Amino acid sequence: MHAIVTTPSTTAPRSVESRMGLEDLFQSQAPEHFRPGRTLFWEGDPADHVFQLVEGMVRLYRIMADGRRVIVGFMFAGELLGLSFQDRYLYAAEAITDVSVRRVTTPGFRAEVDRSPELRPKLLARLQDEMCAAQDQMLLLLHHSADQRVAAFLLMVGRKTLGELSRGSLIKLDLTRADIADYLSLTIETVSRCISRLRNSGVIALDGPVRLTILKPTSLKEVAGEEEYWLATPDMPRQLSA
Amino acid sequence: MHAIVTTPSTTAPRSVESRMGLEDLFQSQAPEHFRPGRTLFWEGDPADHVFQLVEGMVRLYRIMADGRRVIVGFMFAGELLGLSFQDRYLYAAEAITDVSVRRVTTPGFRAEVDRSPELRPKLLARLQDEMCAAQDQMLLLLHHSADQRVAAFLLMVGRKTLGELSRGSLIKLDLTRADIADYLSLTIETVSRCISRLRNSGVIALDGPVRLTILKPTSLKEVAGEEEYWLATPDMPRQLSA
DNA sequence: CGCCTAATTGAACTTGTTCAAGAACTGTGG
DNA sequence: CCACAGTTCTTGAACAAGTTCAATTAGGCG
Repeated sequence: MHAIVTTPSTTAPRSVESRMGLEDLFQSQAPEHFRPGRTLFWEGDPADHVFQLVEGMVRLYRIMADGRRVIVGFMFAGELLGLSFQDRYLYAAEAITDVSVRRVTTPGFRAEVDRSPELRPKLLARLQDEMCAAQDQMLLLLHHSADQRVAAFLLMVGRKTLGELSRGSLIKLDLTRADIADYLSLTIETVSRCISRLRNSGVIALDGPVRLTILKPTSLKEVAGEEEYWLATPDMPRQLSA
Repeated sequence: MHAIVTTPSTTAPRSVESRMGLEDLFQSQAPEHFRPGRTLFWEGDPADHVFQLVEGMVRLYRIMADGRRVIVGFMFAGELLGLSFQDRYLYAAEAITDVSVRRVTTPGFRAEVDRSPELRPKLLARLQDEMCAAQDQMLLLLHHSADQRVAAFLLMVGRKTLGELSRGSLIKLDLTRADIADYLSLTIETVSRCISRLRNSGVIALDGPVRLTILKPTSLKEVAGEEEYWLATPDMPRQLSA
């Protein structure tokens, strides 16, 4: 899931100097601030900086030839942005909430990584992870129903912001239905209907369009299709439980 | 896979021409042969080799939880396979035609690249390209009609095997409709209908399901939606009206 | 030639979209 | 604090694209 974006650096234990991570390259930079709606960079701009998102949430999008906006990913606190570009940004990045980032120049970043035998494999690994995530994202979008996508999306946002979810978890959705729709490649109407359906079946509760409470985490995961993998595991005969 | 999106994903040729390329790491290896239908590796296997496809065509696929096969890509002569894996293959690779490959071990490959300041950026660039291609692929599949996808697919296969296409180009489609369907995430019926439609409108001619001739390359590109791109990108970086 | 599989075509159906209203939320000013 | 205006969100009904099911036809190959 969450394509494009790099993995979180939750609690980077940085025990000693020898355990250096890519994140550490940003530590000396002063944080920069962006208001909701402000753009960090545009699609097609020269990719001259790599970013670490310190705080907030960012939307990554492209505009298609016919004018539609496609959100290719969201970024959450702790993630790195800009690793996978050649010389132009592939998409635009826009602050959703108040955002603070640190940035380093792309050549500087590359040089720094290239000179460190410790960091090099980490960058590779990060890119490979992104690749992997992008594929999963693609499979999710291509081979799952609207209900599955929306459920999976809610789980993803919840987990990114709260960690593992339980009954009663309150998710603050700082996104419009249009954001969700453009990410899942659905229409706002369909997203709305899917969410209503989840509410009507008692899986979630809504307090306005923004605050939503998870009432039945297990059901939500079920709708998202997270069980499939266990059911389909070869050593267990496939079962269609109600 | 190109021209779906607003910004060109392919990168400009690098100014630095170095003697050594990633391909050269395979030159000392004896070619191996696979007959049609044989598997180079399975999804989930330890990713212990990197391959160069010398000759032939390979299909890359995953099996989803519900048993459906998803073809995540095709490989053509000259391409490298296995760069973007962490420690397990993300998908299976199966020979479609007679195939010959050279292979090196993953640790060997990595060590070799890591020790060469010349090769390192090339591997990075390769991964970034794959990333771009994966995104374009995703946008193609998500935001284009069945007709567009099929047209774009025929163009892609034609170009990979013949170079740029012209009126009368004869494409040998060593694929079943199921292959195409599983790649484009359509059904075989829909693929068949799209191809019939192209035949009926005189864009292509069929001689059996395998040999197809391009009668109107321009129309085919038009159906594939390749024009959108030029219309939408008047050689300036794109500006948006929010 | 005849079999078996792949490909084509048709018709009913499903899912999500589109178009069109109405309801609810947000922020502002009185 | 409430009313109001501009959104955004929700809901309904008609519609379209692609799927599914089913039947035929065409190719490939012994």
